[in-house]
Amino acid sequence: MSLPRKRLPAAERRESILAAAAEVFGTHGYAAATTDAIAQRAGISQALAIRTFGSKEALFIATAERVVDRVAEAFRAAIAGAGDRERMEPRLGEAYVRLAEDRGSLVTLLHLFTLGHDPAIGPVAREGFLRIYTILRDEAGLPAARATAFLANGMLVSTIFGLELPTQADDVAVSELLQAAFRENTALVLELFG
Amino acid sequence: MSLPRKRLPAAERRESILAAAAEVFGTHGYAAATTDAIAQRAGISQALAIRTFGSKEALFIATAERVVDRVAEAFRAAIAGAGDRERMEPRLGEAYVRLAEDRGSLVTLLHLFTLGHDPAIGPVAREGFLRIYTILRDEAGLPAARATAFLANGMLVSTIFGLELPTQADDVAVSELLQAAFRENTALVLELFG
DNA sequence: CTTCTAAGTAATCATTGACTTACAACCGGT
DNA sequence: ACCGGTTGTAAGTCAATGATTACTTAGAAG
Repeated sequence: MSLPRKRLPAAERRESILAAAAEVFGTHGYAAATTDAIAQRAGISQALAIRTFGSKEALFIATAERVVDRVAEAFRAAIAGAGDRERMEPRLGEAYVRLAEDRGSLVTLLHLFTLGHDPAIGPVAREGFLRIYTILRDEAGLPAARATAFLANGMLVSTIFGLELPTQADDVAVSELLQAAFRENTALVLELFG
Repeated sequence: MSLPRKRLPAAERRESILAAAAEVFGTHGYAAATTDAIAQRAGISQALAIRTFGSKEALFIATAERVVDRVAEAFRAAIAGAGDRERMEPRLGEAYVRLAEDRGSLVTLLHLFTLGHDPAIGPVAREGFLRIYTILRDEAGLPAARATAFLANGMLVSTIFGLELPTQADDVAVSELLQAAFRENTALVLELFG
């Protein structure tokens, strides 16, 4: 049982651990997630998961930064793909929701943003949040009110995932809410949760 | 040292533990909060905090339900106080922000909404979230799009508290964001974080 | 003044989970 | 072929923490 797994170069191993970590941190949050669960999902021993990043905290920070980077990339791609500056929000919105294909990412983000009090993670959280806001302002060209409203809807979207509300889409109030929050992406979201 | 504290009737003791719990859960989240920290803030022994509610999980659920109840009450009061149905959001928004005076409440709510996966807490979280949405829809009379946008802004507000962003209000991007998210309540918020 | 119960504590248990250490196996270069 | 660094695991250590237990005491009621 569980004999030595296939050897991977460090960079690939890191990446596979980060993907597993996003899922587990997204489901359980920073404190409740165990490094053992992350290691199991990555198919390696717990010791290796820790040694690769040095500590659980460092692993979480790396995971969080990877998620923020992905959001930034997705928004930049959406901005570059937009011919004009009109109807920017729907494009950005779809890009955001598609990140949910990466299981755990969006909820990991939500967890990150609850950790402002933590001396090591708090600064990372604030920096990541402001980086995203700044992209909306300066690169997408949204005025403050629209950037904030978009961000607010993004937090609601992540909250809906965190609540696992899409599993109750048969409830009439829930389906109305999902429709209002996700608009043209509602079907996509329900598919991801089928 | 720490000889027996003043005795309180059970109901009062419960209440004081719940207030302490909201602060500690709001700061650290469900998993990272320790029952010992809650007990210390309430000025009692850890054993009593646990015994009064049976378990940490039961204590968290009681705390969460108390916070949701307070939000519901605050919204109902705001709705009753509104002469007409116009400009409902600013009234509700102020009521929401004022709940931050109860330290920890709003961030506890945010933590609650990340716990959808938990078999015991998840249902409580979804029920609380939908209860608030339903009040906005059916009692405040907001159409789905406006109720959702208001809810989204509420999540952003809680996120800003979770990030402890108001402590960095001197940053120009932060102050712009705070202004856009809090509107006429910005000064109130900054005062609460002074 | 005695009793009885509710409210409280200190001490300890059992579990869990992050991290360490010692060792095994795989490979590339000389 | 062999040797050193890299990749990996198994088996532990140690601290933290939720829960339990056995005990104490305040204070109301008779």
